[in-house]
Formats: sequence, C-alpha cells, structure tokens
Amino acid sequence: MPAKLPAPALNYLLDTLPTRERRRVVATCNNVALTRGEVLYQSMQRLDRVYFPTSGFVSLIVTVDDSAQLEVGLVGDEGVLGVALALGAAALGVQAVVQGSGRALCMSAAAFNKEISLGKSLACVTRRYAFVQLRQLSQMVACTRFHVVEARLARWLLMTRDRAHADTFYLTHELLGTMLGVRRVGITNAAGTLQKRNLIQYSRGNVTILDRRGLKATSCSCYQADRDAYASGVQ
Amino acid sequence: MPAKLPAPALNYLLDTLPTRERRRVVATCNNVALTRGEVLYQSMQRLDRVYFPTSGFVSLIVTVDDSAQLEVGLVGDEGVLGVALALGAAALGVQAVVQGSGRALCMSAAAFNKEISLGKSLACVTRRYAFVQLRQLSQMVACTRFHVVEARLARWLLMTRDRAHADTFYLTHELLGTMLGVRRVGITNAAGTLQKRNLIQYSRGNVTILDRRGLKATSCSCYQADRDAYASGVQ
DNA sequence: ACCTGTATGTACGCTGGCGCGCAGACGTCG
DNA sequence: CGACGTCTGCGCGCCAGCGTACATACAGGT
Repeated sequence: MPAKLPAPALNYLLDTLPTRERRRVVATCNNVALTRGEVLYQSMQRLDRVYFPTSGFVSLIVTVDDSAQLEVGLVGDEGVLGVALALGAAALGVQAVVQGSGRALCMSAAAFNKEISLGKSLACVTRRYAFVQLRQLSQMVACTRFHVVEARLARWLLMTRDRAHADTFYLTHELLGTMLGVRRVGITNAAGTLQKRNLIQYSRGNVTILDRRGLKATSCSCYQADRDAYASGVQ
Repeated sequence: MPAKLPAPALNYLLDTLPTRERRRVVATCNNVALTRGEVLYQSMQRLDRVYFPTSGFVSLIVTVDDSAQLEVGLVGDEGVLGVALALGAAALGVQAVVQGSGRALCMSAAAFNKEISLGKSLACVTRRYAFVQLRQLSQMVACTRFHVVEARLARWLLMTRDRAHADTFYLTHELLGTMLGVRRVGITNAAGTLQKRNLIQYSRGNVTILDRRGLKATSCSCYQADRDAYASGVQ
C-alpha cells in the first residue's frame, strides 16, 4: 500500500508476481463479484477457494461465547483471503464477510495448492502476507486493549478508505460497532465527535472522510504501524 | 499438547519430524539455556536464530505508545520462536522474553533457511505452527476485549502450566499484570479471589495450581479454543 | 401523503478497570 | 538481628464503556 500510487491493476499481491507467473495464475482464476453482506467463509468451513480482491473489502470476524463479535482483519486489493492454505491449514477459523462490494479473482484450493507447491513467487508472496497478518494481529490485540473507541474508529475509517480507494463508503454505526466490538451507541458518540470536528460527515450509513490528516492525528498509532508492517512485509 | 502424554523428548514440533530429518536438524542446533528475564529478540531486531524450547516458556510481548505492554503469545516446548523466517520475513515485530527458565535447541537463521528451502517436514511443521499462532492471535483479540481479568488470569495460568509441565512456577502479580495488560492490583484482586476459592495458592511469586478443573471452569473458553487450534493445526 | 423500517441521537444507572498512594508481610543479606 | 527490597493487600475517586430504553429523522414503497 504505497502512499500515493494509483490503485493496482488487479490485486497488489498479484501485481508483484513476475509477468509469466501472474498470467498463469490469473488464467486459473474466475473473476467474481463480492456483494456487501456476502459470507465468503464460515468460521470452521474447509477452505475450498482463495480470493484475491481487486476492489471492495472484506472483514475477518471472530465470534466468542456464541454472541460477542469482533473484527480481527480487513482485507482488500492489498491482500488475499485464504492464506491458511499456503501454511498447510485447511480451515480459516474466522468468518469472512464482505463489507464493501467489489470484485475478486477467485482460485480453487486445488489450483492454488498446485501453484504453491511449485514454490515460486506466489508461495513466497502469500506467506509474506500471512506474516504481515501476524504482525497486524499482534498490534490489534494491544490496540483493542489500550485505545479508546474514538481513536480506534478513526483508525478503522482510514483503513477502510485505503481499501475502498474512495473517501465515501457505506457503513452504519451498527456495523461499525460489530467491527470494533462495542455497542452501536459507542460508535454514535465517537462518530458524532469526529463529525463535530469536521473530520468526517455521515448520514444514514454513508460515511465521507473530510479531513484525512486530522483523522490520522486522532487515530491511534496502530494505523501507521499496520501500514509499516505491510510495507516491510510485502516489499 | 495432547492431554496426558509425558513431556516430549525434546520439542514437540521436532518430535513430529521423520527420524532422519530430526537427527539432521538437531545436529545443527546448539543446546542453550533460557534464563528467566532474558530477552531472546528485541522487537525490530533482525532474526538471526530460531529457538525450539525443550523446557521453560517464553512470552511474546508487544509495546504500544512506548509504554503499554501486553503479551500476545506464549511459547514452550510445543512451539518454536522465529516462525517469521519460515514465512520469508526478517524481523519478528514483537519482543520475546523468557518467563520460565529452561533450555532450547537453537539454530542459526542460515541453517534454518537452508533446511526450510528443502521443503521437507520442518518447513511444513513450522508453517502449520505459524498458522496456529494466527488462530490463537485472533482468539486473543476477542478474549482481551470481552473477558474479565479473572477469567483471563485463569486461562493464562492454565496455559503456563501446560508449558511448564508443572503445577508450580514463579510469577509475580506485577509480571502477570504486564502479561494481561492490566494493573498489578487487578491481578492481586483476581488472584485473591481464585485463592479464596482454593483454585490456586501463591506466595511471593510462587504460584501453585491446586484445582486444575476448577480453574478451567473459571477461565474463558479461549483456553480450550487455543488448545483446539493447536491440535487441529499440528496434527 | 402515509406508513414502515432503518439509522441516528440521547439519557441513566451500573461496573470493571485505572491511577495513585500507602501499609503490611515476607526474605535475604550484611 | 536489623535493615532494606520485593511482593502483596487495600482504599479512594475517576472514567470509559455497558445495557437498556426511548425519541427522533430520514428513505422508499404503495
């Protein structure tokens, strides 16, 4: 996710592959639609396919005690869904839900495994991305523990902006509450503050980021830490 | 971490390797001491070696805002320190601190990379373990967010017991506070409650688990979830 | 124009954990 | 034996976020 480059042609990870390999990989993919609300994987489902989003963004959500939910990862065209396969695991352990509609290149697990077993760039890139997720998760644990809702919300909006490649996207307070693991009211208050400060503007689920810099100043350091982790992990 | 097997001969991950490969790997290792308080890796340090603990246990700790600390992983003879290398990353991103003295088989990064590049069992096992850590981290995010200190403490004591292979170990409230990211007083209160209920007994840092079952009932479901993740990830 | 569903705003008491400060209890070592 | 350092216990006011409930506002369909 370099600072000011245009959106990658398809998917940032695929873009880093050598041309020949990228062609070969893309040829085995189906270009599919990702529709907001769609569940790509259930928590314990066997992974039968891998997604390289080219637009839109997908939340990874854990459920504990059969009710409490919380987002533990956000994947867009900078990442891939299904890294578990590249690590030799069969199931993901978390639910993947489309939060912002878009499209993805979808590859069957069989094709992916075959390609991975060649040990070429795709295997390498995917594993490096898996490690980025490890670092981001470590950060997330601390963030969730120590940072207040307002800062976490600001961070989340910035992360989403980066993946949506737009300053406006659809997200209700209710959904944001689930993402951050807080009550809807907690979001309403925090978002209200951000709006009063002219950092964002929203109405019935349509959020617009007005002042990216100001929002970043309000967010916790974890936003930058995440970007750094990505930058250092995926060249 | 099977329920009632004796401690593995050396390290559980190494034990799963085919004999020939295990011999070869072990031959390249140094048997080193892990001393409580020792820092195995600094957060951004380049990984120059990998540890397979054979006893003792090591905490992975993140620091945010230059002060707040929190444990995001606990590794004993069921795991390995330095999985990042198997994913193609150079630095860990978290600090590794020995919490319980013991020993480990230590391998140079060069030897480890060479062995990994052969693509044999070690590569496979290490990557599967990396995925287990991914799952455990996801769980940790939710646990840290939703569960009260008492349950998290109970969970932590059980996790430590499994790695120490003993019901008694040394851990002050202060240290436990850092592990769980709470004040020392928070631990004192929670531990006091557990002691009153005859689940544990402690004095000046020496903690003894008296009633493992009772403790498990008090702990959150995350303890079992972690074990399940390990069991399903490392055969 | 009305009705219904969804989205947002506000209020109120509660609780878990915080920051701080201090007091006792135990060990160790000079 | 005494002094000091470490570990544990407790009290106080404070605050972020919780659970719940209710009120408003806007959008789209009939």
